[in-house]
Amino acid sequence: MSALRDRVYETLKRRIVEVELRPGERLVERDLAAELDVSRIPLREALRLLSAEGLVVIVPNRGALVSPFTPADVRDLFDVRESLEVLAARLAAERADADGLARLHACLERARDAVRRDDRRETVAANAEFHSEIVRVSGNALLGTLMQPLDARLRRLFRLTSDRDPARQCAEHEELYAAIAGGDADRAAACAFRHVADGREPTLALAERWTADIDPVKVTHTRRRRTAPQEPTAARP
Amino acid sequence: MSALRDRVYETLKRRIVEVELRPGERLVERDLAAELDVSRIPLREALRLLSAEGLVVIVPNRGALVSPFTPADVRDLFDVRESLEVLAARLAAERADADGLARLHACLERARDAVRRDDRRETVAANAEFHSEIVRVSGNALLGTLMQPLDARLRRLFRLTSDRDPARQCAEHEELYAAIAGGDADRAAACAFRHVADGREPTLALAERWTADIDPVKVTHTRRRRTAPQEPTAARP
DNA sequence: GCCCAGTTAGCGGTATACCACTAACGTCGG
DNA sequence: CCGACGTTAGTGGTATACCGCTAACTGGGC
Repeated sequence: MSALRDRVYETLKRRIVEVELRPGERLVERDLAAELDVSRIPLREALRLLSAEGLVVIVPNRGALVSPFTPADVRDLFDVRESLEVLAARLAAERADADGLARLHACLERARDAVRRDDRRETVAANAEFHSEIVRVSGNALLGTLMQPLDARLRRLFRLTSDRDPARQCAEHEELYAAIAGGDADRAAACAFRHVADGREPTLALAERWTADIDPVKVTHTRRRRTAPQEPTAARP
Repeated sequence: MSALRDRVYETLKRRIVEVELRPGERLVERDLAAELDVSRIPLREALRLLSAEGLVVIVPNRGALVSPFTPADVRDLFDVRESLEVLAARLAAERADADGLARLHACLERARDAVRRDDRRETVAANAEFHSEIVRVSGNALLGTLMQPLDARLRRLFRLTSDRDPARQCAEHEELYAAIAGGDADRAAACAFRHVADGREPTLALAERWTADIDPVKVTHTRRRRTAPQEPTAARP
């Protein structure tokens, strides 16, 4: 039902977020198209989408590569999240209705349950869902479209660094939920800020380590360097 | 030098921002491609870019149309700008170097000069440039990529409503500049917030008027309603 | 007249093929 | 042995052509 472009987009996005494709890795249209068994057109469109989302860098007339992730990028991401997550929390506190609160609460239950079962994957998923739900409850569609690319970056970042203690996150989420449910916008904003800010330093510290200097212009040549000069099939007499 | 896609993108963006193409207007690939004298491929890519920027809505299997602009959209836009412009101002105050301050100051001079000459177009351009410059000075690249779509929306909005008094804007910009130059992040943030917030009500009030209910799914049919049934070339006997 | 199913035009989605640009490779002169 | 320059493989950019989905038309039955 869904178009090829969307399949390709989802596939590549997953691979990038889960760091199956490493930052700086080159994305050659013909190769990927052949591998995913589609033509170049839908593949190109998927690359453009990923580029708009910031997961891929496209150098004009040169090609595409998986976005690098420098410490500066990490810092920028946290700067922006400290603004937008706070806005989302504030709006959610002001506008949440019974239905929205119920959905938020469901996320908390789900996470708490996952923690009890020690299911890390499910915990992370539930916590991520909680954040998305806050944005939805905020009732600001634009905020949603802005947060989507940030979420993708963040998930990738946590794949590269490993997340903070999920149990502690749950506790912070409960606190934030209480503020939203109580309609206390200032308190919700403060909670959201601390929640984001607390993750900053540990993540940044880890980022300093794995970052490699990648220059998109240098990575994307128009022609590959000669591949290993043909393995010698037979010894020369 | 630049690719066709970019030409098409710029052209359509200008037409949408300047409301030469009205909100809700349908964008048929073949027609536009013929008009701009390119094939559908670069045209499609341009539409995707505009869609990522929020100026165009693409309905799967149906086609594209110029994004509508409801009062809710206006509200959302101001919510987000109140967050991000504040962040930009705060970071700029913390990080501005002599060079950045000089560029900011140049924008102010340019605007002041334009006001004196009563050159409205130039005033608006200089004021817009001032805002972009703050983002650049903030040193947060991510913030720049997030603000770009917002700028486009905002310019379009002011085309639909007509801007506030440019002279007053200049005064507010001078105040903001002083705070940034003094390295006073809190004061810069407060200035930026008021600067955005003051524009909210008047703009929203105007928006209530011109907004028409547009349902993207209804607008994009796969087939046009029969065009006027062939002008009668001759009277029937 | 009204409603329903088959038909068909319109238009987005995709594949294929060609063109244009870039930089690695080979070659020639110093 | 080394640097400048033409050559060419490799890759992104674009055009053309076809496919398939959707909904407006159309004609028959009630």
